[in-house]
Amino acid sequence: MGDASTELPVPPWRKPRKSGRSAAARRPLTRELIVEAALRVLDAEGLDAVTMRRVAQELGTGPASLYAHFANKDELLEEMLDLIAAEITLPEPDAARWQEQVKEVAREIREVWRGHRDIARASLGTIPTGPNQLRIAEGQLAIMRAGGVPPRIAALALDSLGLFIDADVIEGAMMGEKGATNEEAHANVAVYLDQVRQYFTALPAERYPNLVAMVDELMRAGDDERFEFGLDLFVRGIASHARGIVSG
Amino acid sequence: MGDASTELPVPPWRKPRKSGRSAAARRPLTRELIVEAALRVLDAEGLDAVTMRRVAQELGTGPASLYAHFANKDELLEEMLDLIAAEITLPEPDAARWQEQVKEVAREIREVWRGHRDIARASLGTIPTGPNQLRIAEGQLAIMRAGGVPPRIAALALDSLGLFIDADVIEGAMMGEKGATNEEAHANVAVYLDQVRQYFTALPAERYPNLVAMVDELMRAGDDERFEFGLDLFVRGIASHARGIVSG
DNA sequence: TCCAATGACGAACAGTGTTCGTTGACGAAC
DNA sequence: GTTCGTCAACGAACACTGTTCGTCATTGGA
Repeated sequence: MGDASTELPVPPWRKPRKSGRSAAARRPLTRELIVEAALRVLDAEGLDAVTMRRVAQELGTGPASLYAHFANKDELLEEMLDLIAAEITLPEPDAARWQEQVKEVAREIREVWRGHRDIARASLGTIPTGPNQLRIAEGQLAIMRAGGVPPRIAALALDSLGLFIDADVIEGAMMGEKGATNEEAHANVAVYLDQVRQYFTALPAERYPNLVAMVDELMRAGDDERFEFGLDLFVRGIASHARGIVSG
Repeated sequence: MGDASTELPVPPWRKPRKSGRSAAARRPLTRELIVEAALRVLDAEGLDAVTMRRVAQELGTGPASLYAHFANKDELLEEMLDLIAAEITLPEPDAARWQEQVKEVAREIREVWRGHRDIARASLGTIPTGPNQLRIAEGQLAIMRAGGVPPRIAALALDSLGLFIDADVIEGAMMGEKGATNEEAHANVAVYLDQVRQYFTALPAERYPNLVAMVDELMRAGDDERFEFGLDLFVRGIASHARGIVSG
């Protein structure tokens, strides 16, 4: 007689793998693959759709599989953010053009951020640690230092400017957060802003005279104009500090 | 014989109310009571702890009860935000002191926001609609208009300044988001910042020369100093626009 | 006195991040 | 060439989320 166990029938309650897929090694699932899948979900459906389950689904697996490569969702978000930051290009510091260069970089960051829905929500309030985020911070500092901005001012400006960019992109993304596609989002912005305009116009003028009188100006929010306005304020302020004109 | 149904035994599977509390009308549960309970949870445990279940628990009931008074959680958050905004006091516009007044209001908003954990997260990117938020916006506009700031500039400044304040408070709150109590939060900020400092110090200096050289300056983030710096930039920028000195 | 209306609420649904224990395939050792 | 240890992949589950549904008791009005 051979090995008895090989001749026994398989107990019926011992079910086979549900959708076997011919096993694990067929799909070697790396950090890179996961981040790319997450980015695909982000671009197509927005940050709220980037769930562990949705990303896993994109890879044809379950959420538990991702935890072999990332400690938690935050770690995945960090890596997504850094991969996106890789798209940002920096100019070679030119001392003569430093003010314009600070603006250029700010606009570049804003555009890249805006190209990936509401990813800025994952950036606000975090200290940059990824290689690409560090590269950008370094580049911004280099530009300002080349322009003669004192270290302390440059550090403060870097921080404040980052805050401002993130907040601007988040606000812009929030307006059209409903709707899976980008087209739907844009359409919803228009509808929503029109409702807000109506609401503000209907406000009691004796109680909110300035708000009512300035409805048109206030409704320009989300435009590029506000960003350029704030950006200009920052750069001119930094410049005045650079020249040693410090108030207070 | 009387009504038959009164004489029948109660079927055992018909369980009595779990914690009867002598029925509904004993606790008349208003919008105000709910918002106050939510605020208590916010202050004690942070915005993430403000769930419908947690707020309901605070009132000794279940989450479904809240939906008789609020359409959804966002509506509750809006009302929380406006109640908090009620704490903000505004100065009487004084044309001669408008620049200092703009700063005063900004500091006041910041302090009130910071007094309620990470409530600023619920403010960023939303258009103010509640009476108290409108009151503050109106007050800020009144101050700037009294100071001779043109309508368009005032509108842009209102928007950008709000963005900046919210972002600053959010960043400040994020550092210490772990830990239920405020003390724990503060302790964690120190630990976290120290880790970050170590990380930055260990960075390759040939690749990130400015970052490494400026670790000390960069680590001042979260301080009042950065806020005052950005605030000063804004106000001086607004002032220059008010005087008709417009660049670009 | 009865009845309609309404607020309170238990239970449930579909979704979330995360953990646990099992399984199966691979590379290294014998 | 076979065995074996390691570790990624994964099914299932846990505790949680916002929200909905249907039912119940209480109350104000007729």
